[in-house]
Amino acid sequence: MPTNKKKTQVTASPERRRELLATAAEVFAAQGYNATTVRRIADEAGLLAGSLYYHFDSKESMLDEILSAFLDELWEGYDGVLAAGLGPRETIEALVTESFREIDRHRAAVAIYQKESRHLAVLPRFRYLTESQQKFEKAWLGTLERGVAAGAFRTDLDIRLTYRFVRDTVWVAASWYRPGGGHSPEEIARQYLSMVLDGIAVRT
Amino acid sequence: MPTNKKKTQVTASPERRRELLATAAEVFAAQGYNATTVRRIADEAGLLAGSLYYHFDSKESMLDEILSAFLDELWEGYDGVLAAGLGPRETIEALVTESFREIDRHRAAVAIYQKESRHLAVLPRFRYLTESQQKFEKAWLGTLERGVAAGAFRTDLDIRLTYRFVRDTVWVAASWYRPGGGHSPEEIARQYLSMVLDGIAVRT
DNA sequence: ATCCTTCCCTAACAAGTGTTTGGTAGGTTA
DNA sequence: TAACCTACCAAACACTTGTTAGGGAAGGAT
Repeated sequence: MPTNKKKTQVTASPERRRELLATAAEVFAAQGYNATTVRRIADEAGLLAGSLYYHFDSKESMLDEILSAFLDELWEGYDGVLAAGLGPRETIEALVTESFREIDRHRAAVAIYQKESRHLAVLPRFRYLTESQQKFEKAWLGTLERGVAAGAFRTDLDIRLTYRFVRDTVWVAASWYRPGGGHSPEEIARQYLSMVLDGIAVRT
Repeated sequence: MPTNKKKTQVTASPERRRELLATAAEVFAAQGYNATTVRRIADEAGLLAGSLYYHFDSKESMLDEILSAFLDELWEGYDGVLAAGLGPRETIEALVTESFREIDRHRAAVAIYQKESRHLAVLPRFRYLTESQQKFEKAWLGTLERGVAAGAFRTDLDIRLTYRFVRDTVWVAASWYRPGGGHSPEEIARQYLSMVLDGIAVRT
């Protein structure tokens, strides 16, 4: 007998799981995790509440799977950028662009992450959220420091304030972004970068 | 008999109400509104759950009072700024500074607003959230447009994107800001404005 | 034809939810 | 002293929550 941690849905089809996770993510993002009842998800998916437990062993598991799938993909992209050996400014540009692509692909997951990660991080099951956030900070803050040292970024700013500024400006976009809404992720990234790097004021 | 809408706590003392609302706001901000039980609030305040209903007639009422008190104070400050007849750039600067002062004073309420306003706005009781948001957009977007027309702000940016950029950069600060943490609201506003207006890149 | 697997339903469970009701200790007023 | 008000407690209420157990329909494999 293999030491399989998953006790249920050993035979469930992966495609159905993804479908259900997608609708669950939408409801979580729209209503908030705690405000979302498992019956509401089932309604939206066209089955009954109990039937969800054929595919998943708890509501929390669904959330877990949504968030970790998103973070896995995110880091796949980020690691690629960080390994490319670009200069600080180009790294920031690539990270921002990659971030908007992730928002485009995982809009719901990003919104959930934004709202819930803070109080989830204390749970042992979701410790990876904290780890991811630390890795995230290391990558961004390090790049900014590198840029300051290299003369690419301003030296008169509090670097941690700058980090939070850049980080937040990018990710809150998930709260209003809707795929297929005129702007492509790359176009939004371009304009955001233009504002963050050069400011919105006219240069005098 | 005066047409008093409030059926309960007609005789409750306003100071005690404010105390209880303050602790409720803290818990709401930390755990999320729906995830917060009325027993948890009572625990934190040092009384029993049922006793809260001497002061308030529902959990929702507490939330309502927290948010509307915040918005009232916010608009008091904003209206002062908007009535001052400043130029577009100075208006933006004053609005941002005022916003950070409100974050300093109503940190918990701002955090709650950020997390919950979206799904609350559909409830009739919280319609004022939508109205406030529209008024907010009008003030900020109008000022930005005025600034573009006056040559103070760049003309090559999508104005709505710029609006969301500025708006979000300011208000998400409530998620990490802690009063008495080294930076005063005015100092944070100064640096934020410097980044938003002039960018973080070195001018070449 | 039989069995087995997949996927769902019906029906219930225990725990936790916001809220109400009746009561009461202690101070204030008459 | 008596009446009253304020602010709370104790105990329960009806309801919703996540979750489980048992069963069954459909279809492929044997």
